[in-house]
Amino acid sequence: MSDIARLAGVSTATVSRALNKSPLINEETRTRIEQLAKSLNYSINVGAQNLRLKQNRTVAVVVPFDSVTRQHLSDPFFLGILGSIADALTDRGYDMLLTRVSADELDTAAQIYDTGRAIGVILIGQWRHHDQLNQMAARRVPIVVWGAQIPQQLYLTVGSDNLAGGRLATEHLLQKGRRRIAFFGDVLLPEVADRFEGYRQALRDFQIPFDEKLVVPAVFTEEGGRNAVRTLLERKLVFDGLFACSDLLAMTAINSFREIGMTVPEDVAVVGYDDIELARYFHPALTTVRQPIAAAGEALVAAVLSLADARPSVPVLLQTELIARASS
Amino acid sequence: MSDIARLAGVSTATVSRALNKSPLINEETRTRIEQLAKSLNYSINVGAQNLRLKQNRTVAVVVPFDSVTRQHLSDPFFLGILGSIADALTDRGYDMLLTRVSADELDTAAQIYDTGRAIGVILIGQWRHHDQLNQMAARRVPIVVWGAQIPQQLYLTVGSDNLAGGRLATEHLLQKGRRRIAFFGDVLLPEVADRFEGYRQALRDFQIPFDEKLVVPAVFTEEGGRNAVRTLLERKLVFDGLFACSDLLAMTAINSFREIGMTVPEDVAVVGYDDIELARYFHPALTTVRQPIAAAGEALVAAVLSLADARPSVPVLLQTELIARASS
DNA sequence: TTGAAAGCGCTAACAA
DNA sequence: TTGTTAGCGCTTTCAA
Repeated sequence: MSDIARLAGVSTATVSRALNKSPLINEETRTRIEQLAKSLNYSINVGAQNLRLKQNRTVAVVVPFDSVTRQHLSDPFFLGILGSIADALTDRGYDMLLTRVSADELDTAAQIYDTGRAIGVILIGQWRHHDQLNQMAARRVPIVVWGAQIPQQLYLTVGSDNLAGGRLATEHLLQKGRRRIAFFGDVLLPEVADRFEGYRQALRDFQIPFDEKLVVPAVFTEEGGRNAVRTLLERKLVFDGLFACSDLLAMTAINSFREIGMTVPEDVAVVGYDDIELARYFHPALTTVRQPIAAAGEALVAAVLSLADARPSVPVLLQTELIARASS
Repeated sequence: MSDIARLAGVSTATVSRALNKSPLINEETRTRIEQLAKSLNYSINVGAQNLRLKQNRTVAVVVPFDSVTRQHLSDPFFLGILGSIADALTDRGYDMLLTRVSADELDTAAQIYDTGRAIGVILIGQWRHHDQLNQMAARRVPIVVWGAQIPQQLYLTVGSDNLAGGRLATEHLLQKGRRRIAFFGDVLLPEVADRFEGYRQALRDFQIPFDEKLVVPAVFTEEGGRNAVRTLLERKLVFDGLFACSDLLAMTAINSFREIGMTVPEDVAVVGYDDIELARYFHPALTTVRQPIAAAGEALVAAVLSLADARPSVPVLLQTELIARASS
């Protein structure tokens, strides 16, 4: 900036004002300075500007990954949310700082805020970090979590209505005449717990007895569906429907069914969850519960900016929607 | 920092040294200061530190999107690369600034560098921005592009060996006895052009005549495969193989084939490109050319850091690999 | 309409 | 082993 000032024969104060389009500056002076800046590829240093202005237009997005498997930026649903957050932030003129942290050093997220690199944090992947998240919130770190609301929760969540989603999926199968509906998912995860509750409610409404043998814990990894199918088959039960708590789970399950000669939807009607891009391309096209990805990004960003502004905010529950396709 | 200094009864210089673990500082003083900092949730302000140190550990990742469709953070392959870049940067202690920009205002990427927000830029999606990219490189913006090498290219690229990839895919189909192999892809894109060249080379090696009617331009969108199949059928040609330039394209094509009663691989053997996560879960499981995603992130990051350091760098070509599955 | 000067939060040369 | 001081690149008050 001082280079420009010297070349333009003015002070740095004038250059600063000119480049910030201050009305104080003479029209002619301003264009001269602007051209000079352009020809030198000069742009105001944002770091210094932020320091002086005590402002910051950066939001951190933190994706915890399991320290063992390292996976989980591979989950298409999470990646989709990431894209929608990026869009929402870009629209509002904010930068997005993307960080992957090991699940067991989650307070890296707080660090990003403490060190002033971001004015707030969006965390994707609630998993079982409830306590750590509460601690951060108690420390007044502006943090918004994609996930489910839990009792005694101090942090702000934005999530889809998992209870309703679970009901939708199960009711759909029941309406298709299925009566023995298996459930695949890890009920220890808050979001899955809600979907499970929806599943039970739907059964109750239809007066179908709940059979806990039909509930198979399944992780959201590549082999989750395959293993869950094996477990289910080992139990030698009758079943004619499956509600899998993620599309990936549903897809691997369907492939496993096919391998042993069970057809979908004839022998087993399957409903997934998420409505990832590939659900539609799968064969048979997957019936699933759509989580509203674009709205999710918007809501997360709105929430974190509001927290950063110390404005009060309430948890957000987004609508889910059943997308009926060939698998059921 | 001055608060801590006051509470600890020392100067800010001492606090600074203590928190930076300077050996000059008395052990006892340091622990006292560290505890004080911890109890106040204080961390050094990175912005101010960077300003003073004239350093910066942030790399920008820019994903251009088509200004009309807005899509393309939905492409699973790109999203995978994003994850691998995030990992590579995290491993080296760098932050990642993620930005989506409209394809027609690509010099936003240069702005990020000019304003000092990042020391370099990784751009995912070469598309047809050759000239704009050259301009940036000429301006000495440290930029690395995921894509293909093109003659008269001033910017640095990291990409997979698309020529070899195209050959692998085509040779595989030829070895399976296919002789009339269709090609789906937009040859105006540099990467696709190389794959197409590989396709032609393989045909030549097997002394199979090239028939340009088998080449169908197809965009990498949802409907790309479907439209390409329609076009191909309208030409009323005989064909028994298909090399589609992305897995998504291959999958939508296969679904279209199925709708009109053509079976895969019996009637048409299909090979895709990318080996996205879902290629394996698709039915029939998709034969495809794997691009090495983890290596891609590593190479991109190494390249951009090297450019930022003003070290000379050469373009990188990563190995591709044929993954044979049921679709062929 | 412009400039001088102070200060954002930090670090490091120099002095003690 | 610690403190004083200047300055990183910028903005803005106050004065001219």
